[in-house]
Amino acid sequence: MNIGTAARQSGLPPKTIRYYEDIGLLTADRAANGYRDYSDEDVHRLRFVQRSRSLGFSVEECRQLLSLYTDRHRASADVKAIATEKLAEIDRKIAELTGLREMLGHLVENCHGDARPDCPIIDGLSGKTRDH
Amino acid sequence: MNIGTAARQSGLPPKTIRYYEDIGLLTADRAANGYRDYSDEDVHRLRFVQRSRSLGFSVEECRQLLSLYTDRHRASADVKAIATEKLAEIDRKIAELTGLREMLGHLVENCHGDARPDCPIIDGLSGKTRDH
DNA sequence: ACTTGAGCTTCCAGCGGCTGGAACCCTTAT
DNA sequence: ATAAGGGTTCCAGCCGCTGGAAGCTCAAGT
Repeated sequence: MNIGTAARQSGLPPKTIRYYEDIGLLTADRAANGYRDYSDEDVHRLRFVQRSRSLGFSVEECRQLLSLYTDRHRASADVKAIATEKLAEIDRKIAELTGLREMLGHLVENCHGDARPDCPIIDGLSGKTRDH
Repeated sequence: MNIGTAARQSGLPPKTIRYYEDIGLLTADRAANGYRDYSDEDVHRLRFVQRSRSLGFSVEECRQLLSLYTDRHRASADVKAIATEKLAEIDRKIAELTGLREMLGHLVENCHGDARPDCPIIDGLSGKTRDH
């Protein structure tokens, strides 16, 4: 199948698929006319990458996962190690964002938001107020 | 004061400060020897940007905030609008990450993580299991 | 006076992960 | 015959820095 069909079936734009081939993540066969030719298995792999990316794995991690995916003899512990590390990373990001949210939320709450020029948000950002 | 001192006082690396000047976010005077020369007010602005960036505002948003910061007659509503939009964005990100965390967490929980090759994480990523 | 080292200057290149665009080829339908 | 809608390549740019090279200036030590 052509790249467009593979794109539709995997949920990845054609450009991205070509990019993945460029960086050697996933290669496809070529048809006689020079078009890339994708098998169902190729599409599986593309979708695998699509899911992994959307779960926050980097392309390099996808490369690892993909080789673990293809290797029928790998230990599940290997996979779990990568996923667990990624989980910790997600937790860190959530914590960080939650902190941000709280801080910015306080600033917004305290800003009357009218035509007057005095603004706690600007004051907060400029360090004028010592909050909490 | 020189860029290094301004860097220490603002919490931004010198490289970043030069970059900000490059893109016209913050310009500094020049001393006779060609060195950048920062006033205390410049440092205030740098720190303002540093805080805004660390709160998740993009550089372009910082440019807006900075002009609102400098403009003594702007309405606090203008600032609040930007901050509120950013707050919504942070909330969206948190929600997305929380979703990810949950999904990946399930996968990790169900993976025994030993030497055997069967692995629910890989199965989940490849779409083999229809969960919930 | 000379040297050393730190800090400053500029400019150019690269990171990750695409994405847009130009210029061209191939296929299919009208 | 031709037009539309694929496909192909390659080059450039996005954001927000960051590293490195090559060359200046300055302060301190000998």
